[in-house]
Amino acid sequence: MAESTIPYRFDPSHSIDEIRETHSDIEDGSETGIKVVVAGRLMLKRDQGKIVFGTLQDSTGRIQLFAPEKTTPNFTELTNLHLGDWLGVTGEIIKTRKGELSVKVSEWVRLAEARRPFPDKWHGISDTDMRYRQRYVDLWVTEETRQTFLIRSRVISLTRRWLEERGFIEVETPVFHPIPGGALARPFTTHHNALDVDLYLRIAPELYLKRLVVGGFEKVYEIARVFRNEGLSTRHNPEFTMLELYQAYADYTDIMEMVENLMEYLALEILGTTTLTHGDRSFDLKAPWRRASMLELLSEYASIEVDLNTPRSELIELCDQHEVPIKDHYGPGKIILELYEKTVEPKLWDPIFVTDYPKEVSPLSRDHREDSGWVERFEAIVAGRELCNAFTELIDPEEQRSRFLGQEEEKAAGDEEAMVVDEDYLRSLEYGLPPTAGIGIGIDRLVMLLTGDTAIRDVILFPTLRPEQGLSD
RNA sequence: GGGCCGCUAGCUCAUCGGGUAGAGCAACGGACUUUUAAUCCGUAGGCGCUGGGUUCGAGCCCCAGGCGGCCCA
Repeated sequence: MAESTIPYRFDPSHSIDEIRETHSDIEDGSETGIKVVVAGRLMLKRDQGKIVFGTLQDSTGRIQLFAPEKTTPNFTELTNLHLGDWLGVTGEIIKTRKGELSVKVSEWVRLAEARRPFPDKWHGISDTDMRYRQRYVDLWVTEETRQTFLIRSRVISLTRRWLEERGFIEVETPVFHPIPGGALARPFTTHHNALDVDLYLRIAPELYLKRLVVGGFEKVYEIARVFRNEGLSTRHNPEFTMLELYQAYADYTDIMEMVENLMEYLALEILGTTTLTHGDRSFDLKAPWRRASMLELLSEYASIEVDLNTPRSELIELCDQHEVPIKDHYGPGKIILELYEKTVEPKLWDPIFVTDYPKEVSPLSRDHREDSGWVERFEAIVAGRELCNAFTELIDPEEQRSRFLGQEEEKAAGDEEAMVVDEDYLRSLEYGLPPTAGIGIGIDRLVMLLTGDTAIRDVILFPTLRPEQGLSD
């Protein structure tokens, strides 16, 4: 069929789910006299000789096409359509004798030809690599894929609505950073020709968002694509999406409340329940969530009783016991964090806020108001996975400078993920950042939590893959 | 980076003690006036991921590489 026979536009009168909603209850074998215009892809075809049945799918669902030879124009051509062809169909809403709601074709036109054969109509695509590379096919043949990305879309729009209702404004900050900052990660580098400067793709929007709080935006957020130059795994994609938000006059306890309320809201809106099941284990997102400090959890889950004053030899002994590798330049804070990550984090399941991190590993967090050497920071762990990272923000420019300098020492010691001094950020703090708390939530992991997917690639439409070879044909 | 697994027709998968490959779906031709993964008959379709090696003979055994998956660091 030549391209010239394909119309330049088409006007469906109804989506398929609209037809189902309004006419599902008609009698078997009845005709309504109501004509509709629908469009979609032909997914199945049952050629009966004098009658052809088809299954048309649009973005909302599937409906049967009913096409008797006597009443169907261009019947032979209809018979010859390929699975995967796009069609525009005009017809009456009927129900067959067997009770299948259908559109009885009175006019039809092909809107696109599927020149490549569609995957097996029953088994679909099993090769995950092909599903990621050819997502345009996967979305048609794998219903769970479609659902996952509809959920992802709802997560983002509902989150925006929820934040806007609470007075947050959405902003856009640079993706190109002259100095990478706001997280511990290796950046991607690029080059701007006209300015002749190297730039980094952002690893976090954090420092720009806090500049905006200095600028008087008291509640800001950004849904930010960030880029980290690290390996690929079930939990890591080099580009991913973070929700970061900052609230003036708040501390980290306010943020904990916000997280548990937002998560409860999203679960109820999207899934209709706060009780989720992953594999054979379930958990409840209903607020409030448990809060416990890292040291309490070390004691509770691993019977490890330590603090920052524990003799180094004792800490090293514990690391040996639990097979935690450490390096010479690690201070007690870093060692305690490593112990926690090895012995406690894998055991956590129900939603919990793990609070109070060592200052040594938290260069942007404010000192704990009661415990010296610690900061007011938390991570939420749900279903055994880290969901977010948040803290009461460090607002003192002098203290921030010394933390940056500490990071530069780490970098000099060989830690490629360590931070560098950001003079402009320090200058902004010198103009005055009020008490502020902020958070970064991994949207991809959040979606995984709600869908039960175990691979980050399943919640990213086009995950990073090695470029395909030999695609010239 | 390490370990294990996979790669055979457009898709989903078989075959095997090493003797140069088969089914279903899709495609093509035919039958069929209510099918539901329609069914039935027929046709065509393969550089068995790539490159080496062993062998009279390799999809199968060996080596190297590629791509992917899972687990671990």
